[in-house]
Order: sequence, then C-alpha cells, then structure tokens
Amino acid sequence: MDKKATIHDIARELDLAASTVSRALNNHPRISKETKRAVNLTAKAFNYQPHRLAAALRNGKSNVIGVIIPTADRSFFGSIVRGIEEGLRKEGYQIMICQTYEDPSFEAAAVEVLLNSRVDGIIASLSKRTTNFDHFLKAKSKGIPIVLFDRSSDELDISHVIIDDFMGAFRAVDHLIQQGCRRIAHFTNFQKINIYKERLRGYREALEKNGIPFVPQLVIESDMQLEDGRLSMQTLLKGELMPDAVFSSSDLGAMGALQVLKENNIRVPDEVAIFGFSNEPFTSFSDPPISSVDQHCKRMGNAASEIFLEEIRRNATEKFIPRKVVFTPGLVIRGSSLKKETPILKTMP
Amino acid sequence: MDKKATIHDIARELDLAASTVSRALNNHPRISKETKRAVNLTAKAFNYQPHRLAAALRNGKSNVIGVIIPTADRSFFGSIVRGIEEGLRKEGYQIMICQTYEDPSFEAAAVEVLLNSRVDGIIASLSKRTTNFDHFLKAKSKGIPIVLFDRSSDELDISHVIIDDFMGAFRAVDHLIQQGCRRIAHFTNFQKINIYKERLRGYREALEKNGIPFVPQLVIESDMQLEDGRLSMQTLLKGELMPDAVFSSSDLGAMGALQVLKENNIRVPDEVAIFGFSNEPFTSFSDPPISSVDQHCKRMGNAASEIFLEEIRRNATEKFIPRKVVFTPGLVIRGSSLKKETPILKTMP
DNA sequence: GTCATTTGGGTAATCGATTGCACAAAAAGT
DNA sequence: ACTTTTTGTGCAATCGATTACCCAAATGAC
Repeated sequence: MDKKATIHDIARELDLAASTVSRALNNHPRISKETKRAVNLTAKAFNYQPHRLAAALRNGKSNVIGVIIPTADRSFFGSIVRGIEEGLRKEGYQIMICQTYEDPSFEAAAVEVLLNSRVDGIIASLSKRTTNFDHFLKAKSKGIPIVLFDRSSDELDISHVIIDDFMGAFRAVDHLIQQGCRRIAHFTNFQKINIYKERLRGYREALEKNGIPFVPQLVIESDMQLEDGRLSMQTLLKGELMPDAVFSSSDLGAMGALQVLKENNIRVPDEVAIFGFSNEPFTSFSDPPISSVDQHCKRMGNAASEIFLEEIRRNATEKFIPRKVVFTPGLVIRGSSLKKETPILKTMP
Repeated sequence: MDKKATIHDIARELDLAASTVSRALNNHPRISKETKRAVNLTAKAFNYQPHRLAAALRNGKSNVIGVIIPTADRSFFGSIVRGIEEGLRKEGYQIMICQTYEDPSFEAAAVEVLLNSRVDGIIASLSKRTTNFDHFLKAKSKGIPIVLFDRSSDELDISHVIIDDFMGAFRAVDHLIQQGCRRIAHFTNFQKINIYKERLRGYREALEKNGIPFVPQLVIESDMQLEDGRLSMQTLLKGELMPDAVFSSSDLGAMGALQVLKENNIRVPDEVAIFGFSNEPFTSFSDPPISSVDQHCKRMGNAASEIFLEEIRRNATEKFIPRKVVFTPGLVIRGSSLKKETPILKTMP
C-alpha cells in the first residue's frame, strides 16, 4: 500500500520549497543548474511521478480526451479508436471512452460526464437516433474542441471528418451498372441520418446518370443487421421485381443478402451482384467475397485526432472556423460484384 | 466559453458556506431540510455539476478505471471493452483505455500513466510478449484492484478471468477425432504464452486419449495472422504428412488454411476439416463456415468488472485472495468440421 | 432556572501541482 | 561606493470538493 512520492517529499529531502521543486522539474529558467540536478536526482530516487489530477485541477487541462462511440465491439469503431489513440499518445493524451449504445440520452450523459471530468476535447460519432445536438453545442461553448467523425451533420458549426458517402455509393452503383446490372436494389437504414441519406442519393444519381429509372420498390428500409439483410432479400425474392444487384448500405445487410441468395441457389454475382458498405473484415472472407466501400477508418481516426490537436493549439483570439474534412472512400471490388467476363480485379483509391 | 458553476457560486448566491453546500448536496444529516431544498434548487438553476477531478483529488478516488488491451481494433477486445463498460457504468465508473500494441514497454508505460491518473483499478490483458509482471505487481501494491482477463499467468497473485483453453482445445480436437480425423495438424503461436501452451496441451491430450500418436511435424508455429495461416497450410501441403484436419489456435489462421485448401480444390471438411479458436464474427461467414471455440468475450468483460467491484468493496483488513475465474468455452460447430454423414448441427454450451 | 444535548452550519485544512509576487544576495552598471 | 539588474528561491494563493473540528443557538432534562 505504498504511497506515491510528491514534490513535497522531494522538497523536504533537499530542504527546499515545493515550488522550487516544481519549477526545477519543469525546467524553469530561474532555477540554478545545481538545484535542478539535485531535484531530478532525488525525483528519480523517489520514483516520483506527477499526480495528473492535481496538475489538471490547477491547470484546467487534464490531458485526457473523451471519445464517444455507439459501441466498442464493432470493428469500424475499434479501428477508429485505435487511429485516435495512435494520433494522440505521442502528445501525451489519454483516452476516456464512452459508449452510447445508439441512445441519444446516453450520448448526452456521456458528454456531461466527460465535461465534468474536464476532458480537453471530445471526439465523437453520433448515435443513429441523435436529432438534437445541444449537448455538443454546450460542450463547444465551454471552449474545448469537439470533432465528430463519420456520423455528423452539416448544419453543425463543429469540425468533422467524414467520408463522401454520396461518392462511395455513386461509384459502387456505377460499378454495378458497368457490370451490366440494371435492376439494382438498395438496402438503407430507416434512421434517416446523413450517411444513409447520402448513400441513397448516390445510388439515385448513379442510376440517373446511366439512364436507369429509379424504382421505389427496390429500396428497402431496415436496421441493416444480418437478419435484416436476409429479410430484405427474401422480400425481394418474393416480389415481382427480381433485382440483378443489391447495393447495401451496410456490410451485414449485404452478407444477409448473399446468404439468402446462396440458399436459393441464385448465383452471385452472375444472377445477382452484391455491394456492401464499410469494408468490414468479414467481407473478404465470404464466398464470393463481398465488394465494399472502404471508409479508411484508421485514417479517419488519425485525422480526427489531428483536427483536435490543431484546434487545441489554435490561438483563442482567431475566429473559429470548423474544419470539415471529407475523405474519398475507396472501392474494394471483390467477387460478389465482378462478373466473369470482366477480366481484372481492380481496387480503386 | 461559459464556465461551470461551483459550490462556491451556490454558496455565494444563498449566503452560505461552501462546506454547507457540499454537505447539503451529499445529504449530510446535519443540514436542515430547508437548506438542502434551497441548495438543490439553486444547484439545478445554476446547472451545477461536480468537478470530478477536484473530488477525486480530495477523496483519493477518481471513479475511473483503466483498461489495458493490446489493440482496440479486434472484435474480441472490443467486445470485452463493451462488457466491462456495461458492468461498470451503472456504478458510475468511467473507462480510460490504453493500447499496448503487444509491446511490453508500452504496457508498463500504460500502467504508469493510469496510476498517475489515479485510476481506482485496472483491468488488463497481457501483451503477447509480456514476461515480466512487475508493473502489475507495483500497481497492486498501491492497493488498487487489478484484474487480468484472457491472457494471464497462474503464478501471479492477481485475480483473473480466463477461459479454460485446455478444455476448449481438447474438446475441439476430440470433436475432430469423432468426425473421423486422424492426422490433425495444429497451428500455434511462437509466443509461448499461457493460452497457446494450454491449447497445445489440450490438443495433445485429446490425441492421447484417443490413442493417436503425436506428430511434431504437424504442429506449426507462427504469428497466427491470416497470411501465417496460409503459409502454414502451404507448408503442410508440400510436406509428406498431409493432415486430414487443422486445429488452429486463432481464427485467422484457420481462415488462411481454408483459403489455401479451397484454392487447391481440397474439399473442406471432407478431405480436411478445420477448427478455429475465438469465434470471431467472420468465422460464420465463410463457405463453409468455420467451427470455432467461443470465448464468451462479453461475459468475460462482465465478469472482470464484477471482480473489480468485489475487490474495491472488500474490507481492507481481510486478507487478499485472488479470484481466479475460469469459464468453460463453448464449442461452435459449423460446416468446416462437420462431415456430411453426421446429421445434426450442434452447439455445445 | 441551570446544565447537557442536539441541531445547524461556519472555519480552515487538505488533496498535489502550479505560479504571481516578494525578497535577499549576487552581479553589473555608472 | 551606490544604484540597478539579474539570479535563485520562498510564500501563499489557487484549482473545487470534502471533512475534522469548533461554536452558537435551540431544545431538552431535572
């Protein structure tokens, strides 16, 4: 039950004042070299480590940043967390994690707790059901940087890093059309948050650009989990408009569709091609592997931490202009959308 | 840039002492009902929220616990984090995350930082290369609960929650033998940490119990990533001892083997059966889906947080006896190990 | 009516690090 | 020799919440 040494212990040992010890440790110019040497020596001898909470209380800076994600057990968010940590560890920041479980009230509570813990900033991805952003605006008004990623809102005066969901969807659907598909179904989330709206828009514009009529019955709403994907595909199979491709806004949805198609002995991609979204690890392991839109999760996490650092270093007098970073998603084309005739497997940037 | 209200603001407003406000908010018996009412009212009006760092500094209790994992971007660890958070959020704990990237020196640094942040406890999984446990023992000597999960060491006088790796491996291999396999290869990690040693032991004992000789050439060491699994399988294919089953200590390794087998038109499971370990989400999506040993990650996370809570509530006078919880892993039998003759798909507990 | 309790709440110290201000001694300038 | 600067360090306040200790007023006991 040994206690940690404090600057007072060092001060007592050397018959100095605690303030002198503090300054010596922080390499204050007014402290003599000999004193610094002595202090550093005893600090090492005592295995002194500064009390981060005490310093935080005094400085109003905790060197902790809060990360709010819907859930930690999805590869996408795990990668983001990893990216954020990589970007911030060298700057000496620690990460406090909160999960919202897609519940806006948990999200608001998380912001509150993080503020009370005096985090120096918050990096967050909105819950699917978040429609009110007051908690983030309130956090912003405390003067700490807030950075949203992936799930964001354009109306917000808050920095974010997202991917161009429209572009990802557009290119995926365009690719399906290049492969000869004409009746392309789309799985979308019934929660009309930005990312899903944009992907739907990309889907529609790609159709339009290629002169293919938009058929509302081919758009199926659900929660986009595996089972939802299966049900959606079954619905399509029972309907009169059998699609020749499915573009799903989630990889799990795409996987559900693939399973149902295989169970019904429908050949993928020849009879029905499939394209997912997110490039989750499992997409590469199915047979055929599923084409998907890559979101560059780790880069997104890195970028979010970069923006945070930029904002924390920003001169308080400059007018705040939110940084809106948009990554172009990558198209990872795999067997589920690449018809035999087409020769090469290509991975676009 | 609005500042947070403090108890002093409330005190000034009501012409009370800060101490009285503090006591009122904490429902101290010596404060009159009227005063409490007044304080609570203005606290609400001021939107007062206690400053967690200040309270932590004074109390020596931060209501933060540290979680140390090798990496956040693996489903297994993400699920554990989720399980831990679920178990602790209702008790008002926040989670500070550190990643070791499988580097023991990062791990030691993480413990140090967490201690300096005065976390109330640490829940951790060892890095693959950790051989020295001093940092954890030091943390323990500070009197805070330490709980290890999954990757642990029996010699340590520290609580842990692990699965019975021996049993999982034993049953997996026994199952393969029941399916008629006789030359069962085993992929293991060259890092000889407990979990891999135990799985190897389970493999050997299952062979022995069934009177099958142990053949050293069938045990292949690697880092168990996808590419390692592929290489290991290729090595086996080139050798003279073609196995009729592969029991891999990692799912990625199993997946690599499956890929190579399929590429060589070797039928799975009929010619070679496959069994993985961890039941990562992707195992259920391949064709055939891969049988695997389930580690009950979320339950493991829950259990770890339970143990932490037990220990933090423990009377300091009682002698400390580490809690060693061992879960029995589940066998998830899928197509990769279930030969056609055998009728039903069974999921054992 | 006097002494003992109880009730209600204020004072000041504490947790550990940081920093503005003060001040003596030493060094430099005139 | 006498200011002015510079150097090196100490004192005390601060961050915000908590709590041991103290004291006055109210209540009760006899």
